[in-house]
Amino acid sequence: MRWTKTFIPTMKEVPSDAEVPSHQLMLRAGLIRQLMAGAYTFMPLGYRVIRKVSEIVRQEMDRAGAVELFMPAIQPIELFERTGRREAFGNVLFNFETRRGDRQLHFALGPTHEEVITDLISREIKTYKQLPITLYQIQTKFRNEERPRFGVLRTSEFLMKDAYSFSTSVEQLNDAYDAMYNAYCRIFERCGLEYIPVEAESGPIGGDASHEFMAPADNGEDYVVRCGACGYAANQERADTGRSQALPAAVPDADAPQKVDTPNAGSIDDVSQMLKAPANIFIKTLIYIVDEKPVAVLLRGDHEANEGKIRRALNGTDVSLADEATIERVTGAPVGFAGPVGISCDYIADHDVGAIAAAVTGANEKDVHLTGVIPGTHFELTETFDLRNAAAEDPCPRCESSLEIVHGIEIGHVFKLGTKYSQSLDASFLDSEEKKHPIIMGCYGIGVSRVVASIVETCHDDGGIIWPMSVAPYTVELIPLNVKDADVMAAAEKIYNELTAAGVDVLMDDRDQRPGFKFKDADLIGLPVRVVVGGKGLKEGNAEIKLRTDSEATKVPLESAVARVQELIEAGVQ
RNA sequence: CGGGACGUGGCUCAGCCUGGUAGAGCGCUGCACUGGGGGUGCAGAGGUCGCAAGUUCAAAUCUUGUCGUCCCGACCA
Repeated sequence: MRWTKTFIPTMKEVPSDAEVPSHQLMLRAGLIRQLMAGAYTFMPLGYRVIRKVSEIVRQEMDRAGAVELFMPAIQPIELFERTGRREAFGNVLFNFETRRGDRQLHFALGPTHEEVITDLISREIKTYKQLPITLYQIQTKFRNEERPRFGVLRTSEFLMKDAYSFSTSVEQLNDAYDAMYNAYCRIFERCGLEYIPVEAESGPIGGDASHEFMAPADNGEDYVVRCGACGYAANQERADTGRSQALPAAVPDADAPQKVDTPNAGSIDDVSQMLKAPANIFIKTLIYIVDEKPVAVLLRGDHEANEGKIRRALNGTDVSLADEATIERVTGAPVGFAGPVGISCDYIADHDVGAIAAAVTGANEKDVHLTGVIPGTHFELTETFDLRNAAAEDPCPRCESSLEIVHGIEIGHVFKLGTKYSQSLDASFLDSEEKKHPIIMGCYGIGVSRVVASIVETCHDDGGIIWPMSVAPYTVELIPLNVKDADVMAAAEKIYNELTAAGVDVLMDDRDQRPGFKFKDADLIGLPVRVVVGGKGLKEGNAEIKLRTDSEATKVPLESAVARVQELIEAGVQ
């Protein structure tokens, strides 16, 4: 391809709307343009990357035994009503009514395709002899994100590969899951993307039922907890902390807690400043409603509650923060002054609460806190739980080392669904004894457009993008330095034709621009191999070849330039 | 949905506080020079200052509303 014949609008300046590197660089390199918040056009160069990544995904899905199909993005709302997800998705589900003749129809734009594919399978699969099977598609998904952001990283319309496995047994499901898991590793590897598979929230099946694939990146929205020593990794929601229960012994002759006035200081920060006491000797008391009953959750002041862990500790199903009225009712004070001493509802405490020697807590009285509160002495403490998000330096649950926290972008997710959808949509099979069972499902997603953004997010330098060979929009950028020089152009055309004939994706920058201008653009769009043909080199019979990652170009005789480029490509692709 | 910021030519921004002729750099068009890391000169094109009301003799500038975009938070099977 010649630059002047395609459409690559690069820009020198950083658009003021773009904050994160991937967004800035994708705009600057002419990969994308914004239509509105959360919706982007993939320009020719960007779309080539989408296609390269999609092709890798296809190859690995096919290799893993999955079969491609293509389902409608537009779907009847009834399907979501049958699975209860119309409500679960809420506003995230794009849906609209429209008239067809005298009928009023209600559609949704698919945020994912469990419903559609399970409906399909329920009609077509009858017997265990047709199973197992794994189907996949690459489709645009629609989610009405409350807040689209970070360019293509979080949009309301995005390209996703979604696969669904259908099995007759948990063993079959596990095989399908493992096949997908391994395929994902190969995909991200081939895309040149660093990734961490992490344990994620487990579903109805329990155990190792879900993994997220995270690309470590400073601007990632998710937190990954991992252990450098043993390789344990989990998302922050899920991560266990390796702490054990340490119950304090009651202190026999302890002084009673001291009341201190803390006017208008309802937050840990406020009180901490007022009393000049560090947050980690506070007992944070959060009032939750668990299955309609108020429960106080006690945490160390500098820790964050984890609702999933609270739910599990209490064996509840529904957990949410209490409203102000409830808080006032159980504590007898406005929000901000709750504490375990004398509280009128049940409470549970995190492991670390028991280790505070003399704590500061709310006094359940307006504008008053207590100091010198001794856990187990001034309030009862017979058992503690893991109720909070893991933090850096927490002990690893698997080994003797400690945990670290890194930011990550979720690029893939594999999930053992079980029979949730097959039951609600009546997808079942007959076994060899003619007994009917719901099909056991798994689902497996990769955000293709998000993978592209993640690559840019992690592979760049000050000059621009650094594409891995496997996903680069073109492999070689060929730069004739002076397009008005017939000799230069002739030499460049020769290389261009030979590389193209050899099946190499070449982009020739045939614009009549100064060399510096073209070099800057070359760095920006970040093609892996750069070949320069200029007047000076030409006199010596040389072209210059440079990898995007090299700092200096190498002179190569014109006649061996093509062969050299092919060597570099072979070495780069592996 | 809560909090904050910003809307001025294609892009980056100044002007706004203190109301009175709409500006710069880059980009774009033409010509000339130049030609190895975003050139130089000359001559041009291009803006109802997001939109709407209001205050005023007069609004890019002040007021109110509204729309849009971005950031933080909440949310994200």
